[in-house]
Amino acid sequence: MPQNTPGNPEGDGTPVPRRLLAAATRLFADQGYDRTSVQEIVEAAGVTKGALYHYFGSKEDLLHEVYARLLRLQQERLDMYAGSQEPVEERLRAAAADVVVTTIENLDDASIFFRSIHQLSPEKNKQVRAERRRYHERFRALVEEGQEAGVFTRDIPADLVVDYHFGSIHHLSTWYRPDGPLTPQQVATHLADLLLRALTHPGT
Amino acid sequence: MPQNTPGNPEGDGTPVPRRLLAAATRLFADQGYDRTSVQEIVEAAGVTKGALYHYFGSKEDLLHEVYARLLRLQQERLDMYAGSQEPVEERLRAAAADVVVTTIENLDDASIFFRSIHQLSPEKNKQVRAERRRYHERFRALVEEGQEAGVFTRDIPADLVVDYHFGSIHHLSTWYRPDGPLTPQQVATHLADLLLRALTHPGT
Amino acid sequence: MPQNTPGNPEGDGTPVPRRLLAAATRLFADQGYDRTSVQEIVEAAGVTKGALYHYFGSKEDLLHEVYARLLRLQQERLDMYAGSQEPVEERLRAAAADVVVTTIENLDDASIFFRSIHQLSPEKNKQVRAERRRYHERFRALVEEGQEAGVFTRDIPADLVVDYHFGSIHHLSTWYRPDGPLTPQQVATHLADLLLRALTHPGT
Amino acid sequence: MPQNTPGNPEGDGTPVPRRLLAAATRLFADQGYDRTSVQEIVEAAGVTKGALYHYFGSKEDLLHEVYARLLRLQQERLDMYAGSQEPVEERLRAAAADVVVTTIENLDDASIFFRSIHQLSPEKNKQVRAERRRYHERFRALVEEGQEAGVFTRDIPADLVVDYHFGSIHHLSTWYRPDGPLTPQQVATHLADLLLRALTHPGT
DNA sequence: TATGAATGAGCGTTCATTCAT
DNA sequence: AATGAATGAACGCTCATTCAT
Repeated sequence: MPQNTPGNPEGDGTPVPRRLLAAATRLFADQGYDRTSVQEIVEAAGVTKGALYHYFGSKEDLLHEVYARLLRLQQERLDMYAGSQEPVEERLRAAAADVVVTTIENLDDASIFFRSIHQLSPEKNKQVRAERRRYHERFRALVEEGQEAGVFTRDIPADLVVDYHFGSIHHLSTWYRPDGPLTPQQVATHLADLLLRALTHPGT
Repeated sequence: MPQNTPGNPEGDGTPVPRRLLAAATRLFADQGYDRTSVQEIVEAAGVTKGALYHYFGSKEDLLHEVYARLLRLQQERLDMYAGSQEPVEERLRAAAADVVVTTIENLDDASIFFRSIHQLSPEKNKQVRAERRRYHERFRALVEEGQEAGVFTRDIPADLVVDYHFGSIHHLSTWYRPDGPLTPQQVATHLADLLLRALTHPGT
Repeated sequence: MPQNTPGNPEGDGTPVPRRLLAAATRLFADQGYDRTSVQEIVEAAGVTKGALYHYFGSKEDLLHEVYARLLRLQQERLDMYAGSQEPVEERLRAAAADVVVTTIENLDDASIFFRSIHQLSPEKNKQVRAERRRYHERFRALVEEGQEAGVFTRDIPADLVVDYHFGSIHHLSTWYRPDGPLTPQQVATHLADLLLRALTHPGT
Repeated sequence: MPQNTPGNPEGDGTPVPRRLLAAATRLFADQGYDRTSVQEIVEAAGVTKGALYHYFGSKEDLLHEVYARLLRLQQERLDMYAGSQEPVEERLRAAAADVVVTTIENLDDASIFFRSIHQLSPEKNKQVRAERRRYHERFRALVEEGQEAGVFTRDIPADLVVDYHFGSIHHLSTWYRPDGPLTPQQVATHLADLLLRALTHPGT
């Protein structure tokens, strides 16, 4: 009696941990973290509970892994854009647009990120916030660099501008629809433009 | 005659339903809806479960009531500002600033609103979204009125601008701290300014 | 502000205890005793819980009263038929047919009787069984009287014949439909006939 | 190695699902379905609630399983008797007697069946009634077969005769006592005889 | 005679996690 | 590497009954 081999309906070639992560991502995004049971996850992944606990320490770890994956990706790309040789204005614009695109391209991960962070245990919550803060700091540093260089206005606090931009990014998972009128690139261009405009025109 | 009199730690003069609503609001904001048990709520309010279910049909109703309270307040104020005699530019600025102030003044309610809406049953969720949409529509109508009057630019879709503004308002409960450097009014002025600037300057 | 007077939609002339009993009867018959809440009863009767507990000691008392009402009626009629001057054969036939008719005419009460007796507390259950037994004894005495007189066969125990008959009466609430092909009288005639035939023909 | 071994008061060799079913059957028969709590069942079975819900979807499923077990048994035996080569009179007599015997031999199951069917949810109730109806139909077909063959009288509707018989069978759990004067076989012979007599003698 | 707010014990059910195999 | 039976604590909710008014 042959075991699961690549090609079988369940247990297709994909390794078990990745199957679990994919199932969890979809379910968390659809129903929320608290309302998704471990049983549902293992059924969707075609494995048993024992297998899940073999690879992940807890349900919370699964959620954390979704965060970590997206955060690693975005941090890496931010570092790339921020560290390039372009003028600060262009570096900020590119970074601001890129985070919009990657958020839309990973909208499930992103909506889990923004909705479910409060459902982690206090410790894990702290850890994730710290990782997120590191990302924000890098972004804000870029704004401040421009302000120090005299390219961006100081009429408005860098903090507030960054929060303005990230507020709209969090909000994407509420309103953005892949079948809507705007492509990810168009949205990214608009939002980056709004950010830059806020920093390059005189205040009231 | 040891009846409850005002001043008693439990059972102070406040009517039971209000005590329950207050306790629920605090706990939902602190821990999230799903992670707050009915037992915790009634203990915090100093009553029993039976009393809660005497006044509220379900835990979900309690959450809905928090929404409804804030939504009624903001809808009322939006209607007031939007319907005044000022030029459209000033009406939008006033409305945009006001929603920031009332959000900050009711930050618990607001953070519950933005975080917990996904934890409602599909029917209640639909209902709340419909009520919220009505609010958004009114706001967007103001933007479109300005665009038709030629006061606001059409370089950017009204939808996207409104979502940009509300994204930043949702985000307030993430970063705003009452003991931070900015007063609610200052934040409101900045954010309203950013919105108006996005609508009154030429695009890139 | 006029109080409830005869003719008002709720609180029509019928006295409160009777209204409660009527509401309870209908609900118990429809849904069963355990699945009917006191709240439903008082709402159906158009009064409040306090009123119910003013007239009845408990929910169980309400159920007992339904029993008692039917039992009083049937006991009274049995005594009447059994004590008449007719030959024993005719007295049994009349009594056997009459209990069928009164059961069908009070089918709600009867189905409550047969279904819900086991849902009473042990004490009340004992009491009702004792009252019911008195009824059975009288019926059985009639059969035995006929057996002693040589009119009925002794091939079959009186007990068993009586239980046979009452088994079919209990069962009425399961299959009898007012809009079915048989009138109560027709069913009564058939069933009394079956009983008499069992007692007047030689066994196998 | 203090594992559960056969003979231990709890956790004897019997598999958990069977232990649960046995405990539930006894308790439902003693106290009724609604008045038996899940807690009582699992305590009587020596397991925890979690184990019960591992094997059964709900308390209602447990009740349904009791029904199904008895119904399967009786349907099977009825089919056997009804399909034999004997004359229709003998086939009906054998089937009528057999259902009495199996009812007495499974008196707990049977009394649960007759008492608790109304306490099922509407859907389950419908399902069980349908299964029960199939059984009744087969039985009635036998009566009609005899009527068409001219062996049984047509003075009385087949329906009514069948209901008369099953009424007495339902009633068995009310009066039959294992320590009483009659063996199951004797009761069965009497009741089958009554049924046949009703069908083979001329009406009044 | 009647109210209705409040109790408190209990209900059926869920679920993340463990562990012998 | 993986199973799946079993745990045990907690959950949201119901309800007959009480009692100050």
